[in-house]
Amino acid sequence: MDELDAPRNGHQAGRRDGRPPERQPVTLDAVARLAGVSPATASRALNGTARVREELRARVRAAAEALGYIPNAHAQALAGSASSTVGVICHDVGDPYFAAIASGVMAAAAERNLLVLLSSTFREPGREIAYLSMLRAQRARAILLIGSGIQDRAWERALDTELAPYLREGGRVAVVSRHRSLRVDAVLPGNRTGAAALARALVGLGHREFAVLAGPSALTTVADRVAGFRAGLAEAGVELPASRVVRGAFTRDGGHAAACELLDGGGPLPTCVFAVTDVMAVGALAALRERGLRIPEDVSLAGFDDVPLVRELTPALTTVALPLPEMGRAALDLALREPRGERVRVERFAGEVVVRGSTRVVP
Amino acid sequence: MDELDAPRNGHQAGRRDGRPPERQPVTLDAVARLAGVSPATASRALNGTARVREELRARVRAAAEALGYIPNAHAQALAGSASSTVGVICHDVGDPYFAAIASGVMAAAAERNLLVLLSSTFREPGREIAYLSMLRAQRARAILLIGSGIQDRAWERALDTELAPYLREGGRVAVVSRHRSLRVDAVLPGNRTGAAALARALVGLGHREFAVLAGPSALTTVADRVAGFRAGLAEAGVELPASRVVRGAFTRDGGHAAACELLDGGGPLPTCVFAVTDVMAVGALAALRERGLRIPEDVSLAGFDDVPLVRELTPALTTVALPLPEMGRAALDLALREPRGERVRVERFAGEVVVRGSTRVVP
DNA sequence: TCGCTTTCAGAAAGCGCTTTCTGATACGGT
DNA sequence: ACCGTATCAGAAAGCGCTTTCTGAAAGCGA
Repeated sequence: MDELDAPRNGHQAGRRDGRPPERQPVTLDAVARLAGVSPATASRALNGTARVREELRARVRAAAEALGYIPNAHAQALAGSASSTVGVICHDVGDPYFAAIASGVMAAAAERNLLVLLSSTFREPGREIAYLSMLRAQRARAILLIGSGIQDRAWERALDTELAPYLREGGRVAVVSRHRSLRVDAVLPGNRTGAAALARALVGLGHREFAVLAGPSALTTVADRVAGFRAGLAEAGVELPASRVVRGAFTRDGGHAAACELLDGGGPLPTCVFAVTDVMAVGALAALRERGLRIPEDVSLAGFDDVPLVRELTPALTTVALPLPEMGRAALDLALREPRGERVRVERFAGEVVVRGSTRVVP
Repeated sequence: MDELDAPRNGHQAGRRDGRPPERQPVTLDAVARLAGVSPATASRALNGTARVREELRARVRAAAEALGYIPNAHAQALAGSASSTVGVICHDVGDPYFAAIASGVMAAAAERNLLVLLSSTFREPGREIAYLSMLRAQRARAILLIGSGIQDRAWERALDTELAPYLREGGRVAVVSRHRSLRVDAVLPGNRTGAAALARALVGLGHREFAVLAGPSALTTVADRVAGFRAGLAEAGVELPASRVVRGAFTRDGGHAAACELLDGGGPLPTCVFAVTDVMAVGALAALRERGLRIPEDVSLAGFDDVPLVRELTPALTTVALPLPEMGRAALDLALREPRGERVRVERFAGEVVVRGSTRVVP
């Protein structure tokens, strides 16, 4: 006999791959059997769905404990009880803006014992649609769209054809930031008013010559902030020519590139530069410094969002503070709250202007 | 007739809540019926599981398209095909360190068409266990533990009792950072060697008097970085007394508090402070400045991780750069790769010392 | 032409739960 | 003692898929 060649793993013949044998997960049936009750009773005892004699309930509980029973969420979802996951779609969790909002969503989800299916689109619109479809397949109880909508007919239509059936099937949707075409609950940061207030504050500091580092014009967030900023300046009789609005990607490097373009444009140097997001402002800060400009002595810089690290910069960044985690939390609350009637609900979060060292007073 | 009182919503009687009627989702049966085939054939046609006559396949595809069919992931998972979700547990997505790693995981997951169930424990060990259990219930294909293990018997045991059954049932697990007790695949940042290299670099700059701002001592990451730093100093004959290691929470504010404690401790001011993470270093930077100390003229400061924004600080932070997104990606790869044999696999990522402006040369 | 294999579609079993329906038992009122 | 009514446990029917099993039809050589 070549007993010696036999797999080590005595009790499971034929295993040659050296992997440990896979055990089947414990099912409700096993628990019921051990407790000496029917699966129906076991289910009721564990979930408290209906009255079960105290003695049986204890026996079931004990059996579940002893076997290390964990219910199969897929079976539960399939059998009709609502799924316990919510979907969150954002552009990039690596970006501090989204990370902060996501963090708030996670906290709120944890309180409700919900699991979060998070997805990053990496700013590819196609991926957003694909994720939506996957979240529908998962029967996510709610879907949160974090980040501004794109003002583009084709994209809006594609989004709607995914979302409409989901809503009809009882799904809940909420967005953070404005989506032009979506009739769903929304958490709206005060982009316009915040930018306008910032403009007023900067004018108050004595600035008259501005430039704006903007993101892609199709993003509602960009459109609103630029419009608000321009409106705020207009109030004070200051004009912002279109030539002073430079576009770049919605990232640190985008801000850097936009700032370079501004400086290379050859126009007169503004006394103050407004980057529509803090992340872009960080890139701009680097670019301005690389050109030998001192902040704020040679040029002032302001951002928007107040993401965690910008107050630590030297000089600290003047910006419009948004309560990012609270906004994430609010979005989940909104999506999960029972809708009353047809009306969409909107929750607004005002931005607060925080003047720090990156903007100087112009004499 | 009180026709006028009737609900607006003509085609679905009895609705008084003003909500639109909920439609049932389209099922595979509906698709099959429309295509004039059996559900079995429809399934095979859609999934390409087996050969189906081309004409039928086309008919099924068309029917699915026409009805907007989306398979029910729960039913699919239940019927035996592997689930398409992976679980990721980290301490806090709002922290740039975890956000960067998570970002890499998301990218890798997207390539494989997997959905990521992300959870933040907010540093409560109990929640980690609870999440693990929820991820098991979801039959996640793999579970990634991001962040260092806690050296605590009770916690380690609790973790193991969740993980062991999961592994036995065929689940895959990988960790980022060292876990003392876990025999699973791991992505290991070069904490010891990186910290040692940093120590050598700082000594090379002329520093001899050091202090360390450390996190909770139970975290393996903290233990390894402190040990490595100390070892690196020892090589150069520099000693780091225990009294010069100050503990704080693993956050920005923890770094701030630790720095304050150091300054209030009354000992001589070190020429260089090493915070075991960049996030803590940021807090320390603020604290040192509040006390009127200039960086690096009065005291040098170094961190670890090279999270996105610290290179933008003024002065930019000297640190040990870790390829965070790549580490996240590697963790997912590791967990998903078919295991060969019993051995756990370990992927190491060396840290690279990046000397920037926050550390000066001591004459 | 017959009997064999091969190809492909349908029937049906089941994945692990929840929930409705049914039935047994105990209780109270008359 | 009897009947109506609660109360609680079990039987069984799904939830929407995948997959095995079964069977019909077609193709081929003898």
